[in-house]
Amino acid sequence: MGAPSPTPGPRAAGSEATRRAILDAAEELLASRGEDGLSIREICVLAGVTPPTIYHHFGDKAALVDRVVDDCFAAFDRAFEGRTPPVDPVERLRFGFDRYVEYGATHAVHYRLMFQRPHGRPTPAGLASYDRLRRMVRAIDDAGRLLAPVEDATAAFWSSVHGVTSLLISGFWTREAPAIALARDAILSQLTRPSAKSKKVKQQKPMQRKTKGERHGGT
Amino acid sequence: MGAPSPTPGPRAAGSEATRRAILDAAEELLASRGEDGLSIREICVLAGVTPPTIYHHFGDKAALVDRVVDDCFAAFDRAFEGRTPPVDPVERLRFGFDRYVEYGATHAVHYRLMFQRPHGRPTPAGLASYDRLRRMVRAIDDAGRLLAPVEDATAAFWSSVHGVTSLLISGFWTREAPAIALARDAILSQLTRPSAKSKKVKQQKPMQRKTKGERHGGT
DNA sequence: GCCGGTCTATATCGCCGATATAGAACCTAT
DNA sequence: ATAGGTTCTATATCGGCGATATAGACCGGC
Repeated sequence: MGAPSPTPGPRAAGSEATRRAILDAAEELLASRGEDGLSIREICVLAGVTPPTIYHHFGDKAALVDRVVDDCFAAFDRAFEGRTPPVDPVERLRFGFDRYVEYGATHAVHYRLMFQRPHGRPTPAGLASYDRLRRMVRAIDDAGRLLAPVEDATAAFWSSVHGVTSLLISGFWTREAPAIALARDAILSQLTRPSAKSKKVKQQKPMQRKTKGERHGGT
Repeated sequence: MGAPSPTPGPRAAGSEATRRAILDAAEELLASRGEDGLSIREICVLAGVTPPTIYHHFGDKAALVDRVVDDCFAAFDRAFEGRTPPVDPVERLRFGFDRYVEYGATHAVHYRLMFQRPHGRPTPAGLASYDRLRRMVRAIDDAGRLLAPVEDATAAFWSSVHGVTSLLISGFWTREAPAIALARDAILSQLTRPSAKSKKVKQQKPMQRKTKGERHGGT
């Protein structure tokens, strides 16, 4: 496997197109029918291939899903780009929290596949994502504003944002639930100290009340 | 359906025994083979019945799993009893956090079934459990020590303990990871204010730094 | 002794993931 | 160009799954 032919040629190109068609069909089925609706046979119909083709290219269904998850992580990463994050490292982490939750809320099926796999072997793409989070936390540490070891703080932060996102996906919360900001600011104020410059606001009410109108949604 | 016979009689007793045998077999299979290993046919072999019997008693597999989940919630509740919780309402909540995480860590498969169901319709038993949590939070509010509305605080607290437990189950953490206490104390110190009596310790460093040498574990 | 309701078994359906087998398309070397 | 090896794809099938149609066994009440 993977013997790199000197020239891929039209044959390999067609093969790659088949591979792509299978992945696209899988992602479409995943979005439209959910995880349970993702069957090899339906993928075959949608992609215009037969089962052995899928097994030849991906090995088994789990490996195919792994590739789909890779694509999901690419889209996940994209949710953090294309917007200018705050410069302040703590605010950047808060920004990351919101982007993370936003992705989970708008891609529930994908999120479950990425972070709630029953046989939780972390994908390389997942580890890369976690590493990006660790770097954001380390930037806070570099600024002398982290109150816990980087590893512990990273893990605790992730557990917080994952907990929020999980409950959001389960339909227990709405996206504007005050508990979200509550949980987010709890972990942030526990892990970090305010910057020296922003002393003027000093110890503003520990909970973030700045946003204007998130006050109408009851339970 | 549901016409209550005047006297259940020995027949109904045998039926109830069959029902119990099916549930016991399902729980044993669940514990030994995991969620995926839980098949109607295997349950039949273990319980000594045939598939139509299961469908007669439970309707379909999802309903059977619902009954199993009910039993899990009973065991879950038991994890909070039999031990004398602290009297201080905040400390009682901290105690509940630890019991919750402990149950999740020692019953990973069951926890996933209870709280990570893909088709997340909350079981009545699950709602009852959440209500118990809400009462613990309300007790803090009654003591005048809650810093957020009861509903929001309850939800935020649950998201925190659920996030920790999920990551613990996924094998990402060990049970002694400092991040657990970090996340726990973060949400507690954000949601509550210290009691008037314990003023002597006042505003101890927001983060818990007491542990001595947790600085050797790099990446 | 028969009868209506409750409970269980036999046999089967359609779908699933996976694969053994074989053939088609392509590249390389002669 | 052509023979040989490699890569890719299709036909047909296996065993297992959830679910059910059908029918028989058991029991209480008339």
